[in-house]
Amino acid sequence: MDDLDWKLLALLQCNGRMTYTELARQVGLSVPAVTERVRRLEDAGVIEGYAAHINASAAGYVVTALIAITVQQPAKAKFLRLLETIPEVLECHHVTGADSYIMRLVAASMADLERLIGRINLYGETRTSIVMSTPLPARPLQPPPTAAKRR
Amino acid sequence: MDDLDWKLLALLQCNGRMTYTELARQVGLSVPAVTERVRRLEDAGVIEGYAAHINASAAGYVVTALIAITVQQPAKAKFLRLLETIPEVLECHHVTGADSYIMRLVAASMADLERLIGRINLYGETRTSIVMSTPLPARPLQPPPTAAKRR
DNA sequence: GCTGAAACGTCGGAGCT
DNA sequence: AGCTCCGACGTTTCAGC
Repeated sequence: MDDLDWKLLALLQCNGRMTYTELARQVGLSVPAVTERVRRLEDAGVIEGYAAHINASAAGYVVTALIAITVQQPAKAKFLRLLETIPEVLECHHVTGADSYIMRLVAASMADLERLIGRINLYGETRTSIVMSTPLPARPLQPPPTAAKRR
Repeated sequence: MDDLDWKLLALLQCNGRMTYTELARQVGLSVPAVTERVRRLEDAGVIEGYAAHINASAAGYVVTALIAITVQQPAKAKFLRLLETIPEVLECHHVTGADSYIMRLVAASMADLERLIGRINLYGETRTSIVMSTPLPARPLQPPPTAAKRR
């Protein structure tokens, strides 16, 4: 992971569909060299994949919410199986602190949001934060301070 | 936004680098038809962009944390300007509820995390949840129930 | 929405610095 | 480890329908 790898990561985080030819031009390497580096980053698991980023409201979802929940240990497995069945739950993290899980979900209406929360908080107390705006939208990961000169 | 558009969105959310040829094969349309549909989805803002997904721990970040903070109204603008200067803060949402903002950040070490929180909670009380695992990683957005037959 | 053809990008391998 | 050259193949783009 040298500077060039981080340059490639920066470019691919901003435009995941950039061609190898264009990447090569931007970092000043040949196409085979770039292809090889990207392949290594993928194989090493640094690049987990590529995804189109969808605007939820443009896609018909009115609300995005972040929900924290406290679930008793014995119910956790069943709770996670429930989440699998709710497509509106877009991701879920197991966290330290007072909450057990924090998840991000979308809903097509307030009524739907209420219904979804109704199903979810059978498993514990929830705290719902509705996203009003996103002043800092997803930003590319940059090289960590200590790894700047690693090879 | 018909079924085919959602099929394309599903495919591109799973593999953002899928070629138009492959997309066309999977949805049973010609390549120009698919190209045109994707272009429209991009122009309409449904597809906001394409991004490589990076594994933070493989990239040298030890911790991912979700931090909620309560900031007094007059300090909000200055707080957001601070966040801009901290590359470890990957996204930040303005939310309803007891908290003002919820952000996701990474740190290269526990010491770095402590330092980052130190800078952040000059603006208000924070609640930090460290992500231990992600039982439900980012899932593709599916068509909302009501929009199923929209055109 | 579909062809078809030209331009461009990608992926091998061989040989070299 | 990187570069170039090469050829074959796949992909994109643009015209015209």
